[in-house]
Amino acid sequence: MPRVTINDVSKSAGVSIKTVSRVINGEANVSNETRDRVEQAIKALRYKPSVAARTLAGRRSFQIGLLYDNPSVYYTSDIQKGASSRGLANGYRVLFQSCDLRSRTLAADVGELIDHNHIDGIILTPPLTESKTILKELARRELPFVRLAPGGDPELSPLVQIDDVAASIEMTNHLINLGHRRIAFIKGHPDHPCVRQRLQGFMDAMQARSVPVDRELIVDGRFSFESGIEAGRRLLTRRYRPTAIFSSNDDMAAGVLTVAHEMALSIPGDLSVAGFDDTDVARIVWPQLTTIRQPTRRLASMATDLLLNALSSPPPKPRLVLNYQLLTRDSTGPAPRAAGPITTG
Amino acid sequence: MPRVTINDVSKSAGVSIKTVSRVINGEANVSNETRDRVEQAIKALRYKPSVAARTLAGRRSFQIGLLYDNPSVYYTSDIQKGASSRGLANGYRVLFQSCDLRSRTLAADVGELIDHNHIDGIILTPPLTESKTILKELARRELPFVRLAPGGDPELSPLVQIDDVAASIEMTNHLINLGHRRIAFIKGHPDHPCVRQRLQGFMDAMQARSVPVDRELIVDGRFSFESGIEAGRRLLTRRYRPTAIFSSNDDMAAGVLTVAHEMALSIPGDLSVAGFDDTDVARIVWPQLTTIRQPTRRLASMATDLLLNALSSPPPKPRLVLNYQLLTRDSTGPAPRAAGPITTG
DNA sequence: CTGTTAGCGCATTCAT
DNA sequence: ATGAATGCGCTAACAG
Repeated sequence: MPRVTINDVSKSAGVSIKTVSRVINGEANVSNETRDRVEQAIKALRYKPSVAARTLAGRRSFQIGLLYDNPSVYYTSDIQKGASSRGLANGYRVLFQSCDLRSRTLAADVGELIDHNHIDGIILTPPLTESKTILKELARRELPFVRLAPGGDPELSPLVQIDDVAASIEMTNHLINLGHRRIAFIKGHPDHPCVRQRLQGFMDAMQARSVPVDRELIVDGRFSFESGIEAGRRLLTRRYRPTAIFSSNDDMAAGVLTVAHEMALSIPGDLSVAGFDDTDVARIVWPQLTTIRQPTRRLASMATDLLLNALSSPPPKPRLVLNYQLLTRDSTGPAPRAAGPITTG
Repeated sequence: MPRVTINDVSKSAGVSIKTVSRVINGEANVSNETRDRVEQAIKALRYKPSVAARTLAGRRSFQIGLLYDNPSVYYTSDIQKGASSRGLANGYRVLFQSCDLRSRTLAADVGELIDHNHIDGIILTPPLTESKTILKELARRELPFVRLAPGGDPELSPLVQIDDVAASIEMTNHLINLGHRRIAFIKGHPDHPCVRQRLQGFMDAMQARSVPVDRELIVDGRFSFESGIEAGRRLLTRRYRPTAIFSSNDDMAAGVLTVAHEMALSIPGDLSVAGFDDTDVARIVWPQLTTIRQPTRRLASMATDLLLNALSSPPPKPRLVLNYQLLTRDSTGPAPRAAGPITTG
């Protein structure tokens, strides 16, 4: 079965291949009548343009790359869904590439993807947003890219994020409002830029409300369930236990809850546990957890839109800040707020 | 920055582009000396062959598709990891495409992927393995494909699977050996072929051990956590509760455990719960669950190997059966068995 | 508004 | 063991 090409379509429609090309690419200067004839021929022949040929002949491949280095399958799945759907809706295929931030071959790996597939642009997700190696490689090739939840440098590229500091402040205030004063905080994997921001928000809120911070109640974590177990043990076996634990993501919060259950602590009678929603684990298995919902999927959708936008009109570097949601299961605290985008820049 | 092409390499190495092409493709008839010179030039220039050009000129695109329609992010992530790693190791990129088994546009969606990207072959995962629509489309194009855990038809394509019936028998025997006689079974989403097989194994084992099956203890499920909650409620609020519940996947088993905890049942004192490992949810959050570990990632790896194999040598349709693992947390039952492939055909 | 020509970067077929 | 010529299917830069 030979491939149906643009030539077949042009013959069938009685026009030149250039006209067919115009129709495919939605260019101007085609009469409606001609366009209709061509479109009918395309449908009748089930013609599908060859990405390979378009890539080779044109300047675009209609493919974008999405790089990630994140062990949470909830996070990466949501990212993929969000990016894929927006990409496909605009005729772009999204190539997902797992990377290793620490790998010596990182630059080569990324370069290979770009060159092999003539990638038109790249979406960086944390913690790869912070990789000097990748950023240098992208600059060298002058390849458009957007960053999802980066640590800083708003001028470097379009970016999409939530306000981690504000979210963290809100959660901390919620805990304080519940009456807690001995509040612990579990940090996340140090490679991730949000870790600083979430801690920042916690510290800011505590100070603003004049609640003393016990440095020994601020412990390390790696964002994993296991590290949450560890942190939970460390915190809950102390002579003076915290009455609330704010974990900078839900995986670790789930670990804390597991430890709490082992110790027969009642939730939230003996202990309030708050998380930050990078995943759905908590929502599914620990519905009683108070957490901040991050619109991961929407972040990825918007990142994709920004990238596709940048491919046609380079200069502006928009910054999109999406809303988070505070999900509380305890008595007080603000009601969930509606989500929606706020644009700046 | 202009692209480095095969011409640049050929000039730099002082040979024709055909010789460079031979080196890239690992063809014969190149002297070692020439090969070395070319390889050095490639490295020095950081030459990366263009997939688009190779696709257009040759008969291969070095791209394979992987179709899925499965809501479990653990499952799809594992599948992706397994397939990607084996693909990349062999110079192939794996394009992941989410499909909707029920969609009217399924055939068109699949055809579009194939034609657009000149896909060399396809991996089908359940429940898409059962889609007549897709199978017909693949046959029409004579596109090589392999199926992962299909329902039947061993002659149709290479395939990879575990022995679901045997696994289910083993688990059922384990429960019987623990002394249970009122054992419930929760079925999975009816689109999935493994659902029949797992029920089959349960029934076979019960009959073989002369344990009566109460039809009312065999209930429907959809493989989701929520459907497990539902099924759990239905089963555990009966006047004569089952003493053991065998859920055909772990998500639903987790739902059952949640209900059991709500009802203050002690596990495994009042109730034994067994699952089937499509995910890691259970392992992470419910480590006490007895379950069957399915080597999802390895299944995908092997499927990829089989497909790449089929691309070079079509005729044989191998059938790979991988081992599962019975993970027990209770007193009796067989010890975990080593994993390893068994080939047939 | 439409068509003609010339490549894009590579594999292929045939030469040598 | 190596090379020259042809074309894959399409878009770009021009013509008309």
